[in-house]
Amino acid sequence: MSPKGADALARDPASVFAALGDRTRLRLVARMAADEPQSISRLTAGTGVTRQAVTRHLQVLAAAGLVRGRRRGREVVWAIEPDRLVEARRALDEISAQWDRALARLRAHVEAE
Amino acid sequence: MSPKGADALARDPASVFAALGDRTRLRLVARMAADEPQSISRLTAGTGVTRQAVTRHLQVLAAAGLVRGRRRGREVVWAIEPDRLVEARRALDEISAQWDRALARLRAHVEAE
DNA sequence: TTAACATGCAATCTGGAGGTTGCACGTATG
DNA sequence: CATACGTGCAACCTCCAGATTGCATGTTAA
Repeated sequence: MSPKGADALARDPASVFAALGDRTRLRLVARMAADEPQSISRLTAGTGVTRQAVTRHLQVLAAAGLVRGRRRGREVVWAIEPDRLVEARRALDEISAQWDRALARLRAHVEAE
Repeated sequence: MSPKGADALARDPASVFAALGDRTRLRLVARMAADEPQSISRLTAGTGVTRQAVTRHLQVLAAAGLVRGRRRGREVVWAIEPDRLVEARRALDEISAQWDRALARLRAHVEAE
């Protein structure tokens, strides 16, 4: 298909990385991945920021497709949605693979002279 | 010894993701991974932004330890530094693994009742 | 019903990210 | 040498991410 290596990443994983590119958000993701689904209030504890700030972070993560919140009575329970996490990992793999191929090409080129 | 971004991921994994969390930067990384090391001018072509903007992006990537530029005559040649990429991938793997474990725990808990 | 709890919504503030233009400086090349 | 090329540096602008406070709404428990 697309022989253009650089365009193999045409889909946009940047938004996922951007979502993970914040200390607080990354910690939130880690906590949601480690424990059971939790309410906003519980997730707020220990972050050092306001509940409203945590709410915004959760919305950013949700917009990136990384987490999902479900209403449960008077609270909203948030949990990981690992699909796009896999996508992000695949993007990194792709870049690494391209780099390996480029290295091999360079090596072959040098040895040919 | 090691450059500034050496343990950027160990201390602040978010900074690496933040560096990748920009369309232009991610495309730059992809191009550097796909082709030979390139000068700023060449990397600027096709980005739709100024050379100075590209320079800033490259500096952000370098601060995160993802790329490295070496002076070569009157130009500076930039290339991937794949170590941080591997570490970033490992971070995603860790989160996924934690999520799997949490899922298994939940399942076991449900089945126990 | 009433009170405490969990969340949502809105207005506001501030710092920095991303971009540009303009100019200066070293380096190759005619 | 003279000139074009590649880059660095600095000032400046705009916009939005991150955070806060205050109040409103819905839900559970006493």
